Amino acid sequence: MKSKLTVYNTLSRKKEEFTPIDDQVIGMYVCGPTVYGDAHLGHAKSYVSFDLIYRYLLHIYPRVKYVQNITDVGHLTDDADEGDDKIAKQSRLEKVDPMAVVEKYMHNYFRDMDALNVKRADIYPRPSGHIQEQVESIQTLIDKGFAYEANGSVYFDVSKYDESFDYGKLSGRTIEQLLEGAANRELSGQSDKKNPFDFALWKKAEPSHLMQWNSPWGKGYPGWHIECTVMSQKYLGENFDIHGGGLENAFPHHECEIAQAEALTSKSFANYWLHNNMVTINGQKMGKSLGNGIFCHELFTGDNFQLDRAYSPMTVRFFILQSHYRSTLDFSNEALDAASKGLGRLQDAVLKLDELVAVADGKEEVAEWIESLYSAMNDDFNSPIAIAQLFEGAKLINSVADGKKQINQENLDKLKKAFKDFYFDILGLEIEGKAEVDNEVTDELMQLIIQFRQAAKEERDYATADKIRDKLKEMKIVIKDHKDGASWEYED
RNA sequence: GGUCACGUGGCCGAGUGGUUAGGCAGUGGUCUGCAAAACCAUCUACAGCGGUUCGAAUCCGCUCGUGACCUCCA
Repeated sequence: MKSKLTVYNTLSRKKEEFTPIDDQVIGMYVCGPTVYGDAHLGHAKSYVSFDLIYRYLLHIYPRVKYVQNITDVGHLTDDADEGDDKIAKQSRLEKVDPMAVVEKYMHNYFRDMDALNVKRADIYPRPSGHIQEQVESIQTLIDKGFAYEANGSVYFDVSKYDESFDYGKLSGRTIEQLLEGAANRELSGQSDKKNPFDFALWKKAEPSHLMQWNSPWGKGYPGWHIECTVMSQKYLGENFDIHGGGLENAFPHHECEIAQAEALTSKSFANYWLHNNMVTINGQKMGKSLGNGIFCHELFTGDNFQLDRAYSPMTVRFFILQSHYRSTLDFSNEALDAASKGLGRLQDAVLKLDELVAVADGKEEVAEWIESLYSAMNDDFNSPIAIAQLFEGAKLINSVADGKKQINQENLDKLKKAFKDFYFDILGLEIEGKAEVDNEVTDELMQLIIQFRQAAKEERDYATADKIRDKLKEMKIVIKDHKDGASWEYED
């Protein structure tokens, strides 16, 4: 590998060479879901993107310590819901305990991510299990003068922090701008705060609030930024390599995380901030209010009014990886169909790879092509380019299979290794669906039927041969004739 | 109102100061008893208007359009 890994760092707004703190173990923290509902297409894009990043780092470095939070203390819903927390709201709807809501949707989250072949993180810390740590950190912030208590709640003093640090450096904002912005908007419930841009570290709980804990400031629950600061530092140290999350969280969530962390330790927090972009549906943003959300499990079953059919998890994964993680991705049935067909072609080539035969004087070289795969991934994890290169590799495989090109053993081994590395390990794609034989007996039976049909064909009994083909077609089984023999697969 | 992205061919989606991205669809061809599949080849582009430049889709400005965020909503 000649080129070096560069990543787009939101902090500097440009691509930077990635230099780890310790090249033996990379630390990465990614903001996980709040588990009050099923994972949707947006979650899929986000966590497949970071899975790609995780997998590539694993390929380059000996070890990657990957931490992703699962938020299980409510936090608030939007203004219209008036201070109700999301999990509490869902628990009333489903008439179960808040923690039962958490359990249910956390399991669904893992179910869907597993289907998408998203590798599990090393640690999935939950804020409800880190109340003690959060309370301690908040107390430290108060002791250091960066936070103040007001009426049972604790707020972070942004202007105090900004005196010695730089609030807004991640999102490119200044306090002046924030004040201006605030002046133009109607804000409620600001009375306890010294400044409108201060944010909550600890929130006093009303008696009706379902999730609350004891603290030095009375019963309450942690603010929605402190969990990430506390849990990332607990498992990765005060200063670590990568912090990731959705672009929409850069401000205020990640900005506040940085403020809390720097105020606590006086050290810089994460070195590289990576943000993934969002999903649009037929050019429109996906949102609850628009009613155009699509859950992962709906994609897999086709059970959504916007879906023409079901799309396999690998198709969805491939679709996501065909665009860059920092670009928005537009969903449509047409685009998913295109991804499905493209992936099928790539899969066929991968399957063909095992059957290739090397010849001693084969002239095809693959070193340069492999280098192009690394250059693509080293350029801020550019999976669309890597995939385009894999299609070039597929062309080579097909040409060799057709006898139009020759390859020697050394290059064939390199070709196989590259597909194992990039197709399977880094892009995390698997052979699935139509190319997969799910049952040995079925396959043996099919081989028998194919033999009978071949025999009929040899005797020019095309009526019988076609009848077999048509009947199988009715059973959603497709016969594919080849030069020598035939193969079969389930209809997509 | 403020901050920041983006606008590429029928569709999705990379990239870039002068050279083919790639996939899907389309078209032509090879193969086939026929069909399908597969394989090979190939067409259509850079929102609009100005400016910088020998040369811009790529840099700058403006216009139009889309989107994210603006503190207690991952």
